[in-house]
Formats: sequence, C-alpha cells, structure tokens
Amino acid sequence: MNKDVKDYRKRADIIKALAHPTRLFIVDKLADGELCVCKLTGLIGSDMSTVSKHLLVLKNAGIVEDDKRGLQVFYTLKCPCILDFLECSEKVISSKKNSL
Amino acid sequence: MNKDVKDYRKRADIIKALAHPTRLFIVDKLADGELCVCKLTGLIGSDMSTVSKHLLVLKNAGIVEDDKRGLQVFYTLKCPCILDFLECSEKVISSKKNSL
DNA sequence: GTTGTATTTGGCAAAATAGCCAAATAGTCC
DNA sequence: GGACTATTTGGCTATTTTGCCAAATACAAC
Repeated sequence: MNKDVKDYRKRADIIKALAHPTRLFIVDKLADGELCVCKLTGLIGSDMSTVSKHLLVLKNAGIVEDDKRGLQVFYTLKCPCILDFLECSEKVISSKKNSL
Repeated sequence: MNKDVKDYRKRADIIKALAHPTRLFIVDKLADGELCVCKLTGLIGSDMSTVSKHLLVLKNAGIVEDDKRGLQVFYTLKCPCILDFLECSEKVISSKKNSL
C-alpha cells in the first residue's frame, strides 16, 4: 500500500465528492443538460449557499464544469461515465435485497 | 427532490462506503480473489481493528461478503461492477490534468 | 480445562463534513 | 453612480468519520 497510496487517495477524493445524496441528485439532473444554480436550488430545496458549496465540491473533484453567463452560472457534467456509478450502486442495492 | 430522496440516500451510502483510500485498496485487492483479514492487514499496514472496521463498512454496504473458515474470515467482492468505479475515477483524474 | 491465534467490539479523541445565516462579490439595468 | 439579482464566501455549530488502544469473542490445539 506504499507505492500508490496517492493514487488511491486521488480516486477516493473523486468518489467522496459523489458520496452525498444531494450531490448525486445534482449529477442526475445534469445528465439531461446544463443547469444554473438557481434552478438546482429550486429542485433541491435547501439554501442556495449549501447548493453552491456542493457544486464546488463536484467542481474541485473534476466532475462538473461551470460557465458564467450574465448573472447566472451554469454547471455541466464533465465525465458522463459518472452515470455508471449510479447504475452499479443500483445493482448493489438489489443484490443486497436478494441476500436478506 | 422529494419522491425519491431515499433512493439517493441509499446510493450515497454505497458510494460513501467506497469513498476511502483504504477501502478502495481493499476492493482492488479483492478483485483478484478472496483474502483474509490478516492478509489485508499486512498489505495495508494499519491496525487490524481498523481494517476490520473498514471491512464492516464495505459489508454493510453490500459490497463484500464474509466467510468464516476456522480462525480466519475471508472476504470476497460481491459486485464486481464496483471495479468500474475505479476505472471511471481514473478518467476523471486524467481529464482534470488535461484541463489545467 | 488452558494457551494461542484471528477477528470483532467498545470507547475515546482528533479530524472532516454539512448546513444554515449573514456578508461579500459580480454582473445587469436604470 | 445606485438598486437589484445570482452566486460565492466566511463563520459557526452539530454531526459524522477515522484510527488507535484495550478488552471481548471465537475457534483450534493441546
């Protein structure tokens, strides 16, 4: 575990960025195309500052990109392969149900 | 965000279980086949109690299964699709490098 | 039964995360 | 310039997570 601890840490940082219900929701919504912060805030229902911080986490992880146009900031998904994460987590959930 | 908040929470729980360098390392090692706790502890280099707790997190998430044989407990990967997570995170990392 | 090995559990202190509010920033319009 | 809107940042507290140690458990061998 010594040679590439850094690699595991980098990967963990990305996965950590996804490890939150609100951020998964954001990724899900962005799958259909870009959205501005105010639109996402409306969908999520918590404080805009909270949403903005979640978006920053995703941006720092390299998962989303931002594009300021006028007063609004639009966010887009940078790596669509992220969506496979959700697909796999569904499999884990259903295999869990079956083993009960 | 109201109808299926629970779904997002469930998914987040699974992803959260993966969001740690040590646990990613464990998953990576288990990809080649089952391993006992003592073997993993040797590879990781931290306290066995710590490794055991990491394994519990993965088990509760439905990602690994345990099988006690004699004194040892062997852990196996339950959903190999988990490995795609790592592949995708590599893509995010490299796309991040390119955008700097 | 006792001894020894593999693993889990409990407890605790340190560190990281989350979410709210208020204040700051950036851009538009008049 | 001032007023207004969209977003970010700072700060604070509450909650969660981590990792170590010591103690408990489970099983094997004698």
